[in-house]
Amino acid sequence: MDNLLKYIHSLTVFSDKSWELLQPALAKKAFQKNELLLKEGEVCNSLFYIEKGYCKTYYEIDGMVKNTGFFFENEIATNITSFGSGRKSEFNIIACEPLTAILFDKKELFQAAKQANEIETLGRNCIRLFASKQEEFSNLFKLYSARERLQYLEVNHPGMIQRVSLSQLASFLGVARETLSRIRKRRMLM
Amino acid sequence: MDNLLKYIHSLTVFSDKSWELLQPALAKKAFQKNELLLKEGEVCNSLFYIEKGYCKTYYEIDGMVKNTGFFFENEIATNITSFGSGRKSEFNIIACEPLTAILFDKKELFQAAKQANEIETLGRNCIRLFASKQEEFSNLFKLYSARERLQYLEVNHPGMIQRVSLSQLASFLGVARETLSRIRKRRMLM
DNA sequence: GCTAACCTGTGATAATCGTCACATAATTAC
DNA sequence: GTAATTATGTGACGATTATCACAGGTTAGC
Repeated sequence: MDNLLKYIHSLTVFSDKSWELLQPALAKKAFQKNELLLKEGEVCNSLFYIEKGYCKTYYEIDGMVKNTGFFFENEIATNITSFGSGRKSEFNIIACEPLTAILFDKKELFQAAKQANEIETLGRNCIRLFASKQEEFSNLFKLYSARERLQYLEVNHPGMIQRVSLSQLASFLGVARETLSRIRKRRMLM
Repeated sequence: MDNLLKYIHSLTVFSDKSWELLQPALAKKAFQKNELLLKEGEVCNSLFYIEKGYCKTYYEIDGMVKNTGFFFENEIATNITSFGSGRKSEFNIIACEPLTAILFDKKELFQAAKQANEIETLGRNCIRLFASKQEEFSNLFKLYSARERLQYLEVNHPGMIQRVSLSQLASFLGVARETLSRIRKRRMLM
């Protein structure tokens, strides 16, 4: 839990008492590669703090897998819409490697947040980071071409390029696998 | 302030006392058409609850305006990254019509949130809605073609289609103005 | 080690899109 | 009302991309 505590302290002031109050909401869980953290049609009742490994969010449309996000160590993965509203999730979250996560249970978390304002603040900050990340990647498509989007990842998220295969990255960047391969080749020649 | 209070009650439990404590953080402000709510390079210290009118977020890159978001009545506009981190904003927010907004001042809001957990919870819920919206529009690009993205707006956000001109909508949908005009024409023939 | 599954590269071709140019509304300012 | 500005439609053409097909390389499981 050390990593999580560090993560929390990087976000907000957090007393030992808050940490204690938070404990009932936390549960460590290991996932195998290709094991689902959240399945389409289920309600998302957890925030997944990723301790080790990485996962992705994906839609399955007409039998085709469309990756919409990748989440790595010291990030929180969730379906924020489903988590917040209680509606069913329209997408899946799956482990891309053996993964260790600490789950924040929604009900217990809300319970704890009522007792300690610091926990409520922590929740707000987690969601804020999540929103910032969504905004960042959303804007990529409005501001840049496919080639520039790849370049952006190379500069700003090199870890993603290193760990995610070209095929997986393609739908995330909104292009066909073959196109991404050709873009990468063209970029290397320049 | 009636609209705002309704909005708040739709999000969370909110006592009269919380509403009173929140007052010092609120300020009503009118903007003319084409007046900036937030300017690139400034730090965003407000959440803008939109009472009447609408605004957009846009980047200016190489002299070209790229619209990244539109915000209408009963929504909150802000630069969540700048607001949360205190860093300078990389984009502008501008009124597209005469606009009335209620500004949440960051400093005062945080002060109030320390005194009332309900206000902290409200903040979390506002950000959650914001994150959901970002996620929704971000995924459009990964899941759908340009034509399908237009169709999605027609079905799910008809108000946006009605109020935002084709030229303005184009960069938001990630296509050239001329392309959007042709897509619309093709769709009408079917 | 061997097989099967997955990943990457590449050619051909059709579809889509961006850009430039210009014409015609529609709106705004005075 | 008139002029100026802005918004939209459209043709032409080059650039980019999706799709299908297939080959070779890499990885993982047994």
